Amino acid sequence: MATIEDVAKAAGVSASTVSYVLSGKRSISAPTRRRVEQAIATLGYRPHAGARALASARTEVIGLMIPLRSGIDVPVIMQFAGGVVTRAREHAHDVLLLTQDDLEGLERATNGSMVDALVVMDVEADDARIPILARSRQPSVLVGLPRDASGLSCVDLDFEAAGRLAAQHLSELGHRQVAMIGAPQEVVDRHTSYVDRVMRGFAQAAPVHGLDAQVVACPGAPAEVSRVVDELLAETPGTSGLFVHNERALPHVLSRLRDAGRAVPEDVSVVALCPEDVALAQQVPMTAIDLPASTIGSLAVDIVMARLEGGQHAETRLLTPVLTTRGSTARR
Amino acid sequence: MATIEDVAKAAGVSASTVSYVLSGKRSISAPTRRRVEQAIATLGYRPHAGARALASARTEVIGLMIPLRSGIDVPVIMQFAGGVVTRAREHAHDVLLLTQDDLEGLERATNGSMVDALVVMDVEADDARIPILARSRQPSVLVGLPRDASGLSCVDLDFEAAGRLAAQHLSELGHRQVAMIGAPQEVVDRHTSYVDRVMRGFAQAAPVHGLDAQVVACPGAPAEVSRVVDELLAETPGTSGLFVHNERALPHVLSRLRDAGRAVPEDVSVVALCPEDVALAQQVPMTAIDLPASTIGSLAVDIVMARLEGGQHAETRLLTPVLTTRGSTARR
DNA sequence: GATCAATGTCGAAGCGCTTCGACGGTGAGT
DNA sequence: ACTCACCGTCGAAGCGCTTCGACATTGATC
Repeated sequence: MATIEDVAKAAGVSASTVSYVLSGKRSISAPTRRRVEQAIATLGYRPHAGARALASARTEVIGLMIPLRSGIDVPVIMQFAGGVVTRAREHAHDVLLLTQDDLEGLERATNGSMVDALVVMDVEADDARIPILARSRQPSVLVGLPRDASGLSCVDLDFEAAGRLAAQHLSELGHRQVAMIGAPQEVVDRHTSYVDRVMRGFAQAAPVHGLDAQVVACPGAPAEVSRVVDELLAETPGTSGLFVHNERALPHVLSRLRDAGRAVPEDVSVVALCPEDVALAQQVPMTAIDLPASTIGSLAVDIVMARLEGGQHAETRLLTPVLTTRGSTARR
Repeated sequence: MATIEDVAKAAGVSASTVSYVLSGKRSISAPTRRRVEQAIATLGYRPHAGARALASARTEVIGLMIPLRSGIDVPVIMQFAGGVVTRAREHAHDVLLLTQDDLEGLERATNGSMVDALVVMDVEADDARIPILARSRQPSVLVGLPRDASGLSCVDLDFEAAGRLAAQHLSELGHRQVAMIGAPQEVVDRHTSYVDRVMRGFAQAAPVHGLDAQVVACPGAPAEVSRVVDELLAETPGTSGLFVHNERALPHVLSRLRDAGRAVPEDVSVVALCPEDVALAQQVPMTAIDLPASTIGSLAVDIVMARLEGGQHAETRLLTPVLTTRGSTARR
């Protein structure tokens, strides 16, 4: 494997000159630069990442903590990760993958200087990782909103506003009896921040818009979804508007409604909160509030990079939700 | 940040002794070990990953190349990644995430000594990454089967056998007119190895089992799926057995059949090739050949680690497919 | 023609760790 | 009692890179 010394020799310069050509931190005359670049190309030289990290205290790697337990909103996470990786590359950084609850991994990555910065997904209200992040030298950005966000950078969709928006939309279409079908109970209990926030937004906005609303948790398995829908229709048969924030359950909710003889959108209007492609992949193209996972991922990287480079201070960015009307909602 | 020197000072030993305590490469007396461990704990010391990589030529990181373009079999990929990360941790390694077609990233990771080994997903018949991998010092394992696998380690489900198994199962149930609904045309054209292999297995086994079989590609969007199913039923109305190897299309295939008045499994038997949880998440619990993504991921890591540690030679491992009968197939 | 600033390059130090060879001390073998 | 091995520990070298200060050159300025 060629080293910087080899390149220097081949180009007839010193190692430091090669380094400066690479980093651009000092001016180099055009002919010298050309010779060095030539040598790099012919030798196929790549700087040794470890040596670079050791000397410069920069790894050019960012850490990404992702929930890898499958089943939970998988497409969202995938899109998010895609956004992070793509944008990280644009900032000339690679991505180290950590799993969500691996506190030890978080310590290792930060204290062990494996990463320059961290993007942390799926933050809970009182997240155990927050103290570790606060203690670390590296900037980090949370996706989600912990109870106490002071001093931390956060990005997310404004889920509370999304909940309100759904309520408002159903109200404007003339619905009065509505329900929200939310995440599985276990996720609710975990107080994952976005889950809480959607429910709060919806529940608080509903009465303001003259809606009679209820909120139910819902598992992802088809049989369970059917049960939840059945119970809902039995208890409040007048329900004409549904707000579904549960990717896995969504197709089964639609199936069940159809089996129960309730046409969408003629009998029941359904608003979803999910990525656009999921909304379009249903039996009926869904009126939905977009969950721009990839955008949030990119943004998270931008924010953390700004802090890394500019010493920017912490900020919280909440994206305004946008509702797109498609075929699953109609005037009452 | 505490260094090994700080630990050594605190424990009253030399730095090399601390290093040997950490690595276990030389024997250390119990009292010394205890003092060192104590010092490590109180100082919260973590070795600097870059320094370690530089001195030892080992990074304790493996690279994982994953297709991040969303939409394509997302749950499978997620489960696979989960298997890789989990098992990598058990081997005391972290995971660097690379995107599928990032050849430049592959060069960087290997030549730049960012990783000790590589796991490469979704291999195509003539994959552009293979020459790069061959040239690199690091061992690698491919998930999939390239045209020429000599000298390479590969793991995968035996997709060809899976195709045969599906044909056999439908035949044994007495079906004669069957069809396979496969991946989207674009994926087929890419010659992603597993796609080719399933189709080949099914197409070759069908006549052997006295089946009249056809194979159609199928997009993931609901409307398109309906079109494909409609065409199929129109052209060969006698079709009573279906083999679906397309996660995204699967729910829509089932919906369409139902809408067309064909009950599953009474009128049409459907065998799927997908992860178990996907099979269970359908309207009808599916008779399916399990796609053990997580297991394959673990196995990939095991193989690559064995080569790293033992200097083991390359091997190809194909997992035998297992078909589980559930509610979606029945005797004709 | 002497002075000064700017420009381009170099040498050396040092980042934090691993590892090799060396060395003193201890217990066994004779 | 003396040698020999072995065990536990240390010191030093070196991994490949960045970066700082220093040193020539060069051209502009008076």
